[in-house]
Amino acid sequence: MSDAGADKGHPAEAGDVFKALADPTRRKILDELAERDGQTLFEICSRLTMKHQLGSSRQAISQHLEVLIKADLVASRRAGRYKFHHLNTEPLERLTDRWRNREAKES
Amino acid sequence: MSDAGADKGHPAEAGDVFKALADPTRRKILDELAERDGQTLFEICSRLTMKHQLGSSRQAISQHLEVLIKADLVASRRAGRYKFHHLNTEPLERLTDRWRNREAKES
DNA sequence: TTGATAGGCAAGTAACTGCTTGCCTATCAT
DNA sequence: ATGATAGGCAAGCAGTTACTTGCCTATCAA
Repeated sequence: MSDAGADKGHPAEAGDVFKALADPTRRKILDELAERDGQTLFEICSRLTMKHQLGSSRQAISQHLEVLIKADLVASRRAGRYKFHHLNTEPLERLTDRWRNREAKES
Repeated sequence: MSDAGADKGHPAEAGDVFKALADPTRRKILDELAERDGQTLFEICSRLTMKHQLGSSRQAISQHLEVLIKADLVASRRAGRYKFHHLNTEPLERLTDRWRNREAKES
């Protein structure tokens, strides 16, 4: 229960998670963090450019990370001038169960 | 042309599924079909308006259904002047496993 | 301190998305 | 055939989104 970066005012609705996952670049960022957790913004940038030929600028990735953090899929942690990003798969757990279990809950 | 709306040229990538799920109205349509499968366009329209106060027009819902069909989340079947829509949960099965199992595959 | 590195903020832009509007086709009942 | 019902097609519009550009702050090494 010592969650880092999870609650920042709103409790990260399910809609935020779906919208965050809707972008291919954001999905690649999650892939990158799944492969190597705890990367900084610059690390993610350069590795994404290397491996996926994704010419995304630093600011673009930064904005994508904001969306992922708001969706509670990424938690960030400051350490000096570095800011490390960690993947949080908890919002993915029962994300699609509402249609598979035939039980709707929220929007 | 006896196909049930599943394959129409492209094989429904994972990105299409995420983008389809990103819209709250489309998620409610899936909720509606999960509760009562095989509804027509007009049925979905009226029931969505009744239960969710969703003032969505017929054309709006029709376009949402197109997106869901392209994502292979909904299959449609013609019968006379009616067109019934069926929920297909198969694309949801291992949708988020790529981050939970630490194994990336496609965009 | 100075310079380099890591990152943040905000305005502007181009493309996309959800929805409307208007008109059209197809099927069925009478 | 005629009208009513079920649905399709396409152009246009407004709000959103992804990205860029430019400048700013903070931390660390020399």
